[in-house]
Amino acid sequence: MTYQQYMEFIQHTSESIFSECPVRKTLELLNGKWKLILIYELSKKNSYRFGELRKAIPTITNTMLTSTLRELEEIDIVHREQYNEIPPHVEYSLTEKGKSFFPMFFEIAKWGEKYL
Amino acid sequence: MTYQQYMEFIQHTSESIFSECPVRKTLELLNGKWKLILIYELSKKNSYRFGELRKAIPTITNTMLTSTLRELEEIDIVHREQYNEIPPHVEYSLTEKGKSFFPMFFEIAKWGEKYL
DNA sequence: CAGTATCCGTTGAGATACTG
DNA sequence: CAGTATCTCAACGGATACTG
Repeated sequence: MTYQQYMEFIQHTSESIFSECPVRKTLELLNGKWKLILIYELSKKNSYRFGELRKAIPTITNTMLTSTLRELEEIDIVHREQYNEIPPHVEYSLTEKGKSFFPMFFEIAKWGEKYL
Repeated sequence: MTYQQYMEFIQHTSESIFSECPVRKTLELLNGKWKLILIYELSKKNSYRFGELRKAIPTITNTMLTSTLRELEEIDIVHREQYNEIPPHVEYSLTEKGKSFFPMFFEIAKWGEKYL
């Protein structure tokens, strides 16, 4: 995307009042320390178990992993599938809405590879 | 970008250990409630004055605007230009590194327009 | 296994008042 | 105009104990 193209885009989104701006609203939705990190991790595989996520993101605590998963479930970004076996078995995966963040992660990766 | 293309990309970035992953590192760099919102606002114009940013983002406080601007200056995303006049005059703008977030905002906007 | 409950300490953020 | 200083409150972190 060129600078010129971005300027045309931003002129368009700027017309919506600030609180109705899709960028602003999306950023607010994803506000919180772990949301994007978790969505990104979930994008790597079809499904994850709770303990698997803990290992994949070693710095998150039990409590924060649970509450972040619940919040993402609430807004239909994460799907929780429970299998009533003994021992219990739960699978977390991204919904279609969640998978729609893929292009954004791709752009973030390009930025990171260039500047970090 | 297709699903297949994302899967190839993610397989590549997953090879780097978690803490070295460019996506993860970028997300950590941008961690904080106001960083992305501020960078996005700064993307709309060539430069902003302090008071102008306050008006543009009415929900941010004086304190958080100052400290977020300082943090973004530190990592070379925001440039601060001070004019020693009376009354004081300061201009904030994005560096090239800051402007490199444009494609990401474009993807975020597309997501928001589709799902919000 | 996949959590919840509790408590407590630390850090991030908000509100208000004030200043070079 | 462009901020600081200070105080308070909410979010997050870390440990431990416990359960369907």
